[in-house]
Amino acid sequence: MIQITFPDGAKREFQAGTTGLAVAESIAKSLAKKAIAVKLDGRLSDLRDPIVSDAHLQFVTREDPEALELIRHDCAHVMAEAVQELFPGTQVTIGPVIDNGFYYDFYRPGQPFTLEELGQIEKRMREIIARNKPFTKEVWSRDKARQVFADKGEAFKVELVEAIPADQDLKIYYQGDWFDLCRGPHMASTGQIGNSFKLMKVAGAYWRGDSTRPMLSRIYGTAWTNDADLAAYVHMLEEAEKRDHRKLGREMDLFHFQEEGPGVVFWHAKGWTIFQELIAYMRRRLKGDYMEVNAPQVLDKVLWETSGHWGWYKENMFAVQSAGEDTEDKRVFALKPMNCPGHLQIFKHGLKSYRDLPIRMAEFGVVHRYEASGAMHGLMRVRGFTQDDAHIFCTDDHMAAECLKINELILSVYADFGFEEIEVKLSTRPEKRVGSDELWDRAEAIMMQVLEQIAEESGGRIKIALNPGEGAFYGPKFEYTLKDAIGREWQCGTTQVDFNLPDRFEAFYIDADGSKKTPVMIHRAICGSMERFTGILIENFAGHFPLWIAPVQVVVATITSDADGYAETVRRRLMAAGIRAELDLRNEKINYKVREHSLAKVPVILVCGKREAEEGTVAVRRLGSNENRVVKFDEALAALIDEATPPDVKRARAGAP
RNA sequence: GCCGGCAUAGCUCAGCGGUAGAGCAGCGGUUUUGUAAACCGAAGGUCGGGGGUUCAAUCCCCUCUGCCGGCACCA
Repeated sequence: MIQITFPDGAKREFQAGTTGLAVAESIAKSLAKKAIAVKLDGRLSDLRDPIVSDAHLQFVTREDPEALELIRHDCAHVMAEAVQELFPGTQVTIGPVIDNGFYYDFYRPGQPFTLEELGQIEKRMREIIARNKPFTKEVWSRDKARQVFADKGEAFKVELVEAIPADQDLKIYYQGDWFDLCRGPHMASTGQIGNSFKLMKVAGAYWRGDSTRPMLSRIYGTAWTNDADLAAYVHMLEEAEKRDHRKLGREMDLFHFQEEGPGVVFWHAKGWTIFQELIAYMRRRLKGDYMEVNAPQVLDKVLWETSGHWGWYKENMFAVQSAGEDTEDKRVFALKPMNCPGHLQIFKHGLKSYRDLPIRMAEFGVVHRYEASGAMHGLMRVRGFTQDDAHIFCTDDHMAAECLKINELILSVYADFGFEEIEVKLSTRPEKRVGSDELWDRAEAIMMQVLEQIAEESGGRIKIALNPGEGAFYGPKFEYTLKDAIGREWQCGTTQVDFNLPDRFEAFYIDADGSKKTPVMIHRAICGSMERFTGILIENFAGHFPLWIAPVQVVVATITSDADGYAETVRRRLMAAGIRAELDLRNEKINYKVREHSLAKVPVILVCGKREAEEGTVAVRRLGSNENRVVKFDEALAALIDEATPPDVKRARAGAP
């Protein structure tokens, strides 16, 4: 006999080898029907797993948070069965649960799934769910599994079987006649999946994520506990689509792309205003601590050979040469993909003393990287972009303090844009790397320490994590990820310690004892790509920028031409106060003007009619509100000036650090 | 780069093997208007580029380019 302890503390004896299902039945028929899995000592298990020893047992129902993963996982299996029923000869591979849903990768050479087929598959899935066959588990030997899958022509499954460590059981889950190799757990039967799912899209994906291996057809689906959750998710997707920066960029006349310049941005006046406002903000934040420099755009490729980039990243670099056929100068230059070699040249120019360190060298440099054609994505991934880049030349002893100083700046910048939820990840040595293991050991040890300190000082507000093997080829790095208004995560900032480049370029400083020492170099970016950061802000604010960033802050709109003169005065005074204001004197109804400027996401409309002109007032209408407040213009002006003041300037005026 | 899809007016989109359509925007006029679309009119296109099939191609086929959704990549 074994003893089962229930969540309420009650204990009961059962025959060893009983199952969760049997226990449920012994309590109530309805419970047995409702239960989809059990948690044994906190571990999620199948309802039909034998329970062999004393355990704490908790039944999981569809309403529990743990259920969602099971629903999605089971959904993936059902989808695979549906696909194999409908399209015999299609091989199955893997089908994991992902955020908001699941996918399954199929091998169906030369015949990708069409949208119509997606509908058929979904229909068949609902039939399979209606059949409500139980999920049952068998444990097979490696040989049997290999044999069965090989006989079925499931080559990919055979490969998976072979990849499973020898000490692990091979579990096979049946749902009726159909079965799949799977780690589990699963629910009791297909009927428990419910019908709140939807197949979303088809896409290609490499087998085992390896671009040298076959391309599979992946079908993505989403699945939820109930229809309301499904509808909410679909609604969220629609909302995300509405704030797509590519769409808003067009609608708000911020920027465009065109065929002749794949991956390079044509910034229009309004977009450029935002961009410049961001750079001006960053410049203010660097003042006092950093020196700003500017290194050349085009440099001889030997510099990139020295840095190692020509070796590692040649295929991602733009080479530049004289275009003249008869030009004698055949030198090959490179469009800079990074600023570091340039900054090293500036560092090396003239002797540096240990007293000069740390030197913090910043540049809003434009870099070009030849991104794969399929990688480009609006402003988020481009071939030419501006980095808010800096390199800190310092000693070993400075390193930890500099990393922490950067950390402070990054967090404070993010907070100014309203990003409070930050995650910092430490990426450690990749396979493809330069530098001795000793150097890596030292760098990683220091950064590990810094990481812990970051977490500590934030009082748990900053999440930390490790990204093994994801470091740059020249050193480990911190990656800063922020969360936007609709919960999406964006990796923006980075701090990378580099023991390698200064050495390669033979940079040195004169130490206190008169000897030459190689400085440590720290690469850091806060926004990362300013283009991308602008895109993130567009999506985060859905185009409704805070006043200090908005390209057009105020439109002064008249109701009748009687107010034209007054409106012009209002606009002139706004401009004189540094407010970006436009004037709308067109012969249109006020309804029309309000609608148009609201669609253009202008934060403030100051409406001037005959009455306002006579009284020296303005009717203030804020974006997103259909109220209007009539106030004295002087009052409105003072409030607008205050609101349009960037947060860092406000802090400085208040005397805050 | 790989798999799939898409490319028609400034924008959003319809259309079809037989001389290309709408709404909005823009332009001209009327309207002086009180907080999310006043009315009338004229105009606007090498149907992404190149090649092929056909009596005839925006439509079918091939190819290139770009974009979209993923994958791979992201110093």
